[in-house]
Amino acid sequence: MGAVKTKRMPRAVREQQMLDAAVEIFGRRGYMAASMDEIAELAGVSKPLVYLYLNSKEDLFTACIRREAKALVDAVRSGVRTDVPADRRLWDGLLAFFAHTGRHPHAWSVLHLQARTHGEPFAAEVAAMRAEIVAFVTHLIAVAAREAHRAPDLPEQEVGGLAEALVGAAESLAAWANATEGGTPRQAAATLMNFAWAGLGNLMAGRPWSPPEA
Amino acid sequence: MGAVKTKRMPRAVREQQMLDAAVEIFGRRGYMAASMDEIAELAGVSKPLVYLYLNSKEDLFTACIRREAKALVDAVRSGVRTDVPADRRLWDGLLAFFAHTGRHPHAWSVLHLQARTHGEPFAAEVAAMRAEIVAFVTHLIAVAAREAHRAPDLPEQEVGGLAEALVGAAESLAAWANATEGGTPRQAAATLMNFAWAGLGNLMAGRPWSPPEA
Amino acid sequence: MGAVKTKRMPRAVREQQMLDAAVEIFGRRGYMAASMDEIAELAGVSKPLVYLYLNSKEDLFTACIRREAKALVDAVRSGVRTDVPADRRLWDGLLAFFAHTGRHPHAWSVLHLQARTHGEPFAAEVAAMRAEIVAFVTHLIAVAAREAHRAPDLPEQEVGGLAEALVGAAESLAAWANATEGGTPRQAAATLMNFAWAGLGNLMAGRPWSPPEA
Amino acid sequence: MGAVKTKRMPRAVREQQMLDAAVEIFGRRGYMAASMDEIAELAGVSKPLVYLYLNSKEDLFTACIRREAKALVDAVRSGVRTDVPADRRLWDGLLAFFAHTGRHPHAWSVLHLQARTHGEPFAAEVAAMRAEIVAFVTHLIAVAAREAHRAPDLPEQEVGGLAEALVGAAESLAAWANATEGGTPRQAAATLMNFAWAGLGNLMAGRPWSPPEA
DNA sequence: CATGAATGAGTTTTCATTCAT
DNA sequence: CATGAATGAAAACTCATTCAT
Repeated sequence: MGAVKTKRMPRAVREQQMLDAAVEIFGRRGYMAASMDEIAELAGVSKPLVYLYLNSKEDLFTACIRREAKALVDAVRSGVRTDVPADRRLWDGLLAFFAHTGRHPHAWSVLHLQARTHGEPFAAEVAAMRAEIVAFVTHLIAVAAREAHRAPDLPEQEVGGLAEALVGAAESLAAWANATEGGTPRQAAATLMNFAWAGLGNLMAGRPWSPPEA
Repeated sequence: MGAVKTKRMPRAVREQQMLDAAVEIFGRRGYMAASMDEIAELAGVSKPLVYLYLNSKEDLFTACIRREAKALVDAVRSGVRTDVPADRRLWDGLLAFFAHTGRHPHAWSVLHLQARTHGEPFAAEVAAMRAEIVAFVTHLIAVAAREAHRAPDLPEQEVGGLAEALVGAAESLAAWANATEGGTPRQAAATLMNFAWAGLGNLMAGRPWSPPEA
Repeated sequence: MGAVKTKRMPRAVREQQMLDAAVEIFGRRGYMAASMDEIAELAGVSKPLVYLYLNSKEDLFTACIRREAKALVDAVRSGVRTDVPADRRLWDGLLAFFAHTGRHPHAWSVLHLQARTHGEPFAAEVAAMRAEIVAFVTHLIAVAAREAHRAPDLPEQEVGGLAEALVGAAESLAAWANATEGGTPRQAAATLMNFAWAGLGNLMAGRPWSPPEA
Repeated sequence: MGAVKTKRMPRAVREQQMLDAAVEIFGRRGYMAASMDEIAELAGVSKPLVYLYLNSKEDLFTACIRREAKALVDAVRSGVRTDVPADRRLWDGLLAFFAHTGRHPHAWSVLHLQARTHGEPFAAEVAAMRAEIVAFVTHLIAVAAREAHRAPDLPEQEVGGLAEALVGAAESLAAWANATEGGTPRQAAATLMNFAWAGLGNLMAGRPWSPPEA
C-alpha cells in the first residue's frame, strides 16, 4: 500500500510521499496515536529520513495541516467564478467544498478533527484557513446584499456570525454526507443552500431556493 | 485549582470530583494527551483510587462523556416549555444550549471534539446524544410547519438534513461565541435564529426574524 | 464458592478459612499472581482482617506451606503401621502419599511447585518437610536391608541418593497420576513399587549394575 | 557480572546476550518476580531494545524455554551413541543430562520449575521436550528388553509409567546433585542406574514385586 | 544519502499494605 | 472487631528521537 521503494528520488518528491503517508495515518489514528514508525513505513522510507526532512512529529503535523489547508482553499477558490451572481458563487463554492472533503476524507479529518483537538499551535493553523473561508463567505453575503440593493446596513458583526454559522453548518454536513449512504456533494450543497438562502420560514411557505442546472 | 485535599470522603462524592477533574483535563489536552497522573493530581487523590473507582482510562472517559451528555441534554430540555409556539421553543432551546456550553467549555470540548476523535466506542456515545437533539429539532421543525398550515409535505430526509445543518451550525457557533470577545449566548442564539428561521434571502430583504423579549 | 459470610467466628476458625482460601488461590495462580484481594474475597472476610491475623503475604504463604506440609507428612505417617514388613510399609506410605496429593491438588501444587519457585525462605520450608520424608524412606530402606540380612554395608550416602531418587520419582508420578486419565493412587504406587523394589532387591542381593569405565 | 557494555552489536549477538540474561534472572527469581528492568540491565542494554527484539515478557520467556530445551535435548542426544548396548546408552544419556543441568543451573530452573508453574502456553513448551525425552527413554527400555530376549510384552502403559518415574527421579536427582556438596554428575548417574537398572532387570526377568491385597 | 542500532522519558495499570471510623 | 477509603512503589510496555556506520 505504501509508495514503492524507489531509490534516489529528488527531495521534493520524497517529502510529498511522506506527507501523503502522514496525512493518511494522522487522519486515521489521530495525532497522538499516530506513530512515526507507521508513517515512515507507509511512506516507504526509514525513520531517520523523515526526521532529516521534517524535523519532528509536530513539524510534520504542521506541514500536513498547511498543505491540506491550502489544497482545500484552492479547491474552493478555483470552483468559483467571479462573473456570476452571488448565490451561484455560493453554490459553486459549497459544491467544490463538499466534493473536495469527500474525495480526501483523511485530509478533512486532519483539518476538521485532529488539528483542532491538539492545542494552540495546530488549532491556530486551521483557524487561519477557516478565517480565510469565513472572510470569503462574508464577502459573498455582503456582495449579495448589495446586488439586491437592499438591507444596505447589515451590521458587520452580524454578518460574521452568519458566515460562521454557514461554515459550521457546511462542516457538519460534510461529515454527514460522508457518513450517510448515498450522500452526494450535490445533495449536501442543495440542502445547505436551501437552509441558508431561503430560511426555514420560506421553505415552509413552499418557496425553496432552487439549485442551478450544472 | 484542584479540589482541596480533604480526606475520607464518601465514594459518590470522590467520584464526582474525579469526573470534574477528568473533564477538565480531557477537555484541555485531548483524550490521548491527558495523563491519568494529571487527572488524579487535579482531583486531589492518588492514581490507584481513580482506578479503583473508574477502572481504566477508557472507562473514565466514557463516564465523562455520559455525564456531560446527560447534563447538556437536561439543560436544553429544561430550558424549553411545551406550551409555547415552535419558534419560541427553538429559541429557548438554543439559548439553553449556548448558555450551557458557554458555562462548561471543557465539557463541550469533550463532547464536541475529543469524543468524536477517538474511535467508535466514544463517538457512538456522543452520536446517541446528538441523535436525540437532532430528533428534537426535527420534531420542532415539523411542528412549526404544521402550525403554519403550510408545506404539509416537507420530505423526511430533507428535514433530517436541515436539522443536521442547524445543529451543526449551532455547534460551530458555540465555539465561536466562546472565543469571541463579548459573545453572549443570547447573541449566538439570535444570529442562528435569524439564519435559520428567516434565511439569508429574507434577511437581506429587510425582514429578519425577531427574538422574543425575555 | 467462598465460605458463607458468618459473623463472629472464633479466631482459630477464621484463620483456617483464610488458609483454605489462600491454599486454593496460591495453588491455582501461583504465589506472585495470587492477589490478597482474591484470597480475602474467597475467604469471605475483609482484607484488613487477613492482615490482622496473618501479617503479610509472605507470612500467609509460609503458613500455608507449614499447614499443608504437616498435613501431608501426617497423612503419610498415619498410613503406615510399624508392625509390618518394610516393603509393606513402603507400599502403604506411597499409597497414602498418592491418595493425599490426589485429594488436595492445590495443596500439592503449593508444596511441589509454588514454594520451590519463589526463593529461599519458602523453599527451605518445603525442603525441611522433604528431608523428613527422605529420612523416613532412608530409614525404611535401611530396615529392609537389615531384615533381609544382606548388604549390611550399603554406604550412607548411597542410601541417601536412592531415597532421593525414590522420592523424586514419587513426586513426579503424583503429577502424572493427577494428569493421566484414570490414574489412580493405587496404580501409581504399584508402578513405583515395581520400579523401585525390584531394583533395590537386586542391590541388596549384592548384584548392582556397574557403570562402564569412561 | 553483566555483559560488558559494548555498543553497536549485530542483532543476533545482542539477542543471545538478552536470552543469557533472561535465563539467569528467570531462573533466579521466577517468571513473575523477574523484572524486565533487571533483565535489560544484566544484558547491558536498555529495556526498549529488549522489547524491540523480543516483543514481550511472555515471548522472551518462551524464547528462553525453547533455546534451553533445545540445548538440553541436544546435549543428551549428542552424549549418546547408537552403536552401544542399551544400558550403556542410558548411562551415557544420564551422564550428559546431569552434566548439562549441573553446568546450567538457571536454565534447568527455568525448564524444571518456572516454565511448569506459569500456565499452559509455557508448560506445554516444556511438556513437549519432556515427552521427547520420555519417549527416548521408553524406547531404550523397550530395546533393552528385546536385547535381553525377555519379557517381550511389557505392556505399553506400564513402560510409560516406568519411564515417567525414571525421568522424574532423574530430574529430582539433578537438583540434589547440584545442592549436595561434592555431588558429581557421575555419582548421580551411578545412583540412578543402580536404582533403575537393577529394578528393571528383575522386572524383565519376570520377577516383579507384587502389591498386597488391601 | 540512508539506515540498523539504541535509548530517555513517559504511559497505563496493579498490588500489598495501612489508616480512620 | 471489622471495614470502606486511600496510597507508595513498581511493573510492563511504547514512542519520539538520535548516533555511528
